[in-house]
Amino acid sequence: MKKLSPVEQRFILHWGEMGTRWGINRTVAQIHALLFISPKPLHAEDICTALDVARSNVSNSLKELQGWGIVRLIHVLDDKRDHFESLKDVWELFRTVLNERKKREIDPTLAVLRECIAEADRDEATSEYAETRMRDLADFFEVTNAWYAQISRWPTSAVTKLLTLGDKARKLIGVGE
Amino acid sequence: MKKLSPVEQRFILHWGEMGTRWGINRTVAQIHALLFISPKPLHAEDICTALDVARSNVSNSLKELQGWGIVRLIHVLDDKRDHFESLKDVWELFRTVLNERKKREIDPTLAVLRECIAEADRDEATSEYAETRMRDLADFFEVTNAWYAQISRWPTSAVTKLLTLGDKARKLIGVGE
DNA sequence: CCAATGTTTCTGTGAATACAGAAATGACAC
DNA sequence: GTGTCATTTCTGTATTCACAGAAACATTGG
Repeated sequence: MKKLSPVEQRFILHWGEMGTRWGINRTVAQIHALLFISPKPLHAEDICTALDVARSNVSNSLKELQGWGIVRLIHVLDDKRDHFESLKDVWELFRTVLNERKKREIDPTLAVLRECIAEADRDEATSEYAETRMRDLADFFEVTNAWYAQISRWPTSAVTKLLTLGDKARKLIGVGE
Repeated sequence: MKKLSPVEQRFILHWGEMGTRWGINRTVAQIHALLFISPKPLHAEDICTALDVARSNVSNSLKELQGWGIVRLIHVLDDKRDHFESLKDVWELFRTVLNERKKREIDPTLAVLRECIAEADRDEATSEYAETRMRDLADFFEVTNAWYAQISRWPTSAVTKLLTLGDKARKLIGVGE
């Protein structure tokens, strides 16, 4: 495992920074970035030296990444240490992260909203107005969820095709300006 | 300004919790939630008592929310205090936040990626492989950006229509399974 | 069963962030 | 001007989060 080039370092640092902005631990994101650009699976020690973080930190972060489903454990011949590699397909990568965030955050939010709405319907204390706003929110999540449920089953090629359609899509579905 | 009902409290607390998961300050998100379900604009003092946070905290958080473009300052007759209200249209709300996050996070990331790729092309130290991975990432952001640039100009009705199309969209654009 | 190596869990410390309260500033009204 | 009320900026503290290093725990080979 050779030393990281300045460009590689920059990329990894930036990716870590982005992680923090989206609620992902900096080191976790950095490790992911490192694995993502690494041509071959790395073991924990490699990661320690490359990023200069503690062994324990690497261990926990790798577990987290596996929990997200974007890094997996690999065994390499003649080496009993665990090696790790990242998902390499970018579309697959984001799809996986989206799925996971939906499961962890959107779905529970929708559940809470539904409970709040039901409860607000019964009680006196909650204003009609607030209830309506919550209903709007729930509707929003329901529509986007349903859409996402479809899209996430499409092959990547279909998704990119839809996305590159751009404004033609509007004409296809027949919605005016 | 009457006291918050348990349901309203629950909603606000959950919204704050969600905020933190996405890198948004808890109090900021809570204030937004409060304004979102409030039938009328509130002034800072209202918010202090409703959420039991310090005046200064409210002031800073409101500035943040205005920076995001999802809360705006309102003047109410016969009251010289500043009042605030949230964007109420959910689609508009998320569109605004997405726009802002794109500007703050995606665009700079793309810029960094481009620089990294250009630099990697020149230098010896960065592996061909890493460069390709970064190129993949940049391509991904470019495609999604272009798509988003289109969509964000559509009227809400067109967006919801596209989203509710579900699997029919795939047939329309003619992509097989 | 023991040694060697790798992995995880635990614990204390340090850094970043969030926040309250005070002080300072600004805006009217009189 | 001067007093009153609203708002912002400043400062210190507390809470949370991230992390290193140590200790405990596996696993495998001999």
